[in-house]
Amino acid sequence: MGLGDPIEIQFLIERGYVRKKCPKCGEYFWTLDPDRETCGEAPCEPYSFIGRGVADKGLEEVREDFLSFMESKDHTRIGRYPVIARWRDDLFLTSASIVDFQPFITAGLVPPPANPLTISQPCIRLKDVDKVGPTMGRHLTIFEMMAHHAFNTKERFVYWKERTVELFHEYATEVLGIPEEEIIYKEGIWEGGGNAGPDLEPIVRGLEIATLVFMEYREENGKYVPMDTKVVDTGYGLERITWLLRGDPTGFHAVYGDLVDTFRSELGVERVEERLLSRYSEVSSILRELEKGRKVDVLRGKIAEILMLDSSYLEEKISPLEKVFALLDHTKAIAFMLADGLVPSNVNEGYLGRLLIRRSLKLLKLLGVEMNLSELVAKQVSYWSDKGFPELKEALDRIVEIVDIEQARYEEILRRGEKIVRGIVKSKRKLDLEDLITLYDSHGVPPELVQTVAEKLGVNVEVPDNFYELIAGRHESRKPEAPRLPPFIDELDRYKPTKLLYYQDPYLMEFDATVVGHVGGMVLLDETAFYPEGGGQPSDVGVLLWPGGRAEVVSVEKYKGRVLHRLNGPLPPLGTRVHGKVDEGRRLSRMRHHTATHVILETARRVLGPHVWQWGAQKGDEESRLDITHYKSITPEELERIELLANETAMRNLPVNTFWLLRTDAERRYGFILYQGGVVPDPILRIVEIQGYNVQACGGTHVTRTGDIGPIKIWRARRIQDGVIRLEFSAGVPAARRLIKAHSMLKEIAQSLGVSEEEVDKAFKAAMEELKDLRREIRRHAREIEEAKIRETLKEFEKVGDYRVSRVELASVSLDEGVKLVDKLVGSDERVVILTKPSGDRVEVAVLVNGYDLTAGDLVREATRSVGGGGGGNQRLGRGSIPKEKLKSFLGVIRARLGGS
RNA sequence: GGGCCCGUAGCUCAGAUGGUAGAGCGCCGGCUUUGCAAGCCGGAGGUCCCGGGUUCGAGUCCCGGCGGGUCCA
Repeated sequence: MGLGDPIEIQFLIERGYVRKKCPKCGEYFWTLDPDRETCGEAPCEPYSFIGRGVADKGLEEVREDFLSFMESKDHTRIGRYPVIARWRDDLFLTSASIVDFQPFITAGLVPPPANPLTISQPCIRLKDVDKVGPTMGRHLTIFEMMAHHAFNTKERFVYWKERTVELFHEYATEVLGIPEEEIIYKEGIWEGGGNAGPDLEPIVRGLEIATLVFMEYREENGKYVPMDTKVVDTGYGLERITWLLRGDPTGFHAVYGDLVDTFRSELGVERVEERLLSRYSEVSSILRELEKGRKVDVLRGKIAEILMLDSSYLEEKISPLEKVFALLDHTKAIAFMLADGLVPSNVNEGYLGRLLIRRSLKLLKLLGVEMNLSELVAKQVSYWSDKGFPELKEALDRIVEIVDIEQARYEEILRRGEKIVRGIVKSKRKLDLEDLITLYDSHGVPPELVQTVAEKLGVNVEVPDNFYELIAGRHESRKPEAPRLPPFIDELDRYKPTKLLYYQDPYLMEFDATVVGHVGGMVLLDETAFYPEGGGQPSDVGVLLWPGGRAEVVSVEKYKGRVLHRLNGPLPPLGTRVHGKVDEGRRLSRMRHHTATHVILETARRVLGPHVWQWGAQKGDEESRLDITHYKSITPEELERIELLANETAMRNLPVNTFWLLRTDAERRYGFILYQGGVVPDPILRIVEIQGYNVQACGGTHVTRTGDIGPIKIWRARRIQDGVIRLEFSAGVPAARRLIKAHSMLKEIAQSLGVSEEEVDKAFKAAMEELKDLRREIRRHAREIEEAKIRETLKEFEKVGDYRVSRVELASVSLDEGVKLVDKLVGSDERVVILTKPSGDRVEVAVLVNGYDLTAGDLVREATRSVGGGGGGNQRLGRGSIPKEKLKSFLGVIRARLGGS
């Protein structure tokens, strides 16, 4: 059977279901009603459940009913996964329950945690974020997907299409109490994440309440090929089912209960009559345009027409309420994201979190409400903590802090952006593309915002549609080349995987082995203690010795489990027994740094909070780096606490255990906290456990007890990016060496200052203060003396041509200072003042012209040049410098010029 | 990892072409006012982030470093 073929379920056919084609949407569906024409789903047909509730059940009850029903049908209930998909390197957020089990379990490489299983997984999808609100609850960014999954492998068949539909049918009729003639099964095709399969979408009273996917193909070179593992991937919309049962006016009423009214009054929005809202909901469900992303205000007009209401009246009533709905949804998503450890930033999932926070802030602004968004988020936390998610409460303080920080940051950008835009508009009355780019690139002010501010100032700004492309082009970003496989990659299959001695004993520095191959100019041994590059740990170096030969090992690489040694020197012939010696100093230092990285990461988590995650790391011989996620700068006090706790942990001399575990078992035992350095793409993981302290999946070499790390010293912590802090540290010998050196420097400084080491900072500050005072005093003195002298000198003058000329010889103040004094003292007297100040073997000169029509700058330029110096200046003041012995002739030239003109 | 922007008085920031470092707020003093808010007059306060270079001369130009911001990977 191929994709798109009729999906024939015997179970349904036996009950009398027939297949039909919907004349409106053209899709096929199965129904018990021989007279039915359309598929029954909105927008082909309106909702028929609103105002006709059948059960007064809350979300929690509906969820529990589902899970326990599935349990009664031999499914194992498992707990929810985080909404941040840490175990995936191709996804940021958990967007469906099946995401929890991709890619290894669905591919059959790793057994599932249970089979079959049932789960209710909170999911976040931002694709339809614009429709959240206007569609009255059909679209949400955060929702719970209830599911039952069965993984059918070659070894074990669990169940497939028939049983899946049976399970749904029984759940819908028995548990939800829906008469079976009201259930329509629509046929469809589901594609996603490289997998595909046919699906059935049960429709009840206009609402699709589940999707039953039969995942049986995977994409290979653009074609779908059958999979070995066939996966039952169902998704039951908890929110929709609850809405259906309750018949509330909107989906938000079903999901958020009292919170709808709390938010509404908190946001100062008027209540809308329930009947009007219900009718609006029903009508909105049949408008296809909403699905196509058409503008909401156009649609509002249509709905007004159908309801025979004034469209501006409707707009006034509904539009604020839609914003309340959107805020209800967004704040819940924010609460879950932050509780699960998201740190807002400008990249990856951090950006998605920020996007929702900023959208929410914008909604608050549009509603004209001045309040802390965190208050609303906190309400969500307490609401959902009581409804099956107690973990939210534990994260409350952090959630509130992060939202507050983000709000402050947003307002700061608005403030700054407005100021800069004002400045530009003031100076040139317009804003061009260049300005937009600078504002965005250098100041982070998005063009949309610039537009708003500029409009307020009455300036029109054109934002090109391809603005962000222009930015990208400006950065000339080269796409990082995909890690290219070496040309000899297939050749490696001829050899057995290398025995990795460094895993058996990380302290083994010498070994004997046999040369089994020469590949790509490198040497392949049957076993090796040389660690290849990986996990942020650089490859080992060392030497290979054999009878009659010797070569340095300059780098080591590993492909497909085969370790290749790049040599500087002759290659030992095939079959040679070689003796390998690893550069012990470097390797030990790297092991210490590597284990120290794990210790510091865990310590940072304990000091700063569970949102701290490894962003990147690099181990070196002298110094290493650990980049962690955190939402603000680390204070010096926090850094000291991290440092001290890390050292204490090292001193506790905890055992460091390494072992291999099946992925699912490891995740179940330790959680996703394993994946700190990124996702390891293997079904079997190497686990590095600092006993009782920290567990990570890691392929590096580690010391066997934390005491071996030695001292840990963090040199600095700096924000390398929004939401990411880099810790630079040393461990072991380099840490000790640099600490010793730093201390002797401190000692020396203390000695120079004549104080104890503890008082160095105070004494230094005092000395600087004193120096400042003294400088000030000296300057004041010099100025006073010089001022008296200059006052006397200026009383006298010599008549040169038409000009009164005075000459001031400066001794104790700078030429600058002298000019200022002369300028002040000369007052309104007509005068040309020549200032000189000896400076080494040169003389600095200046000519100040007061009250004459004469360009001082030109005069000085010519006069200095003529005696082998240089200078220039403006109308009133010229300055320059000349050789000492040319002073007389310089003065002569000036006199001649003045006399001659 | 790369690009761009910024670092000037206690704070917020101006300082076109290199040529005597400025404003507003705050602070101190005086005057005005019953007092407050404010107003007027005067004053103190600067290693123009650090180091090097170019130049007769650098806050300004060039290079390097430190710190902050921001964008792209």
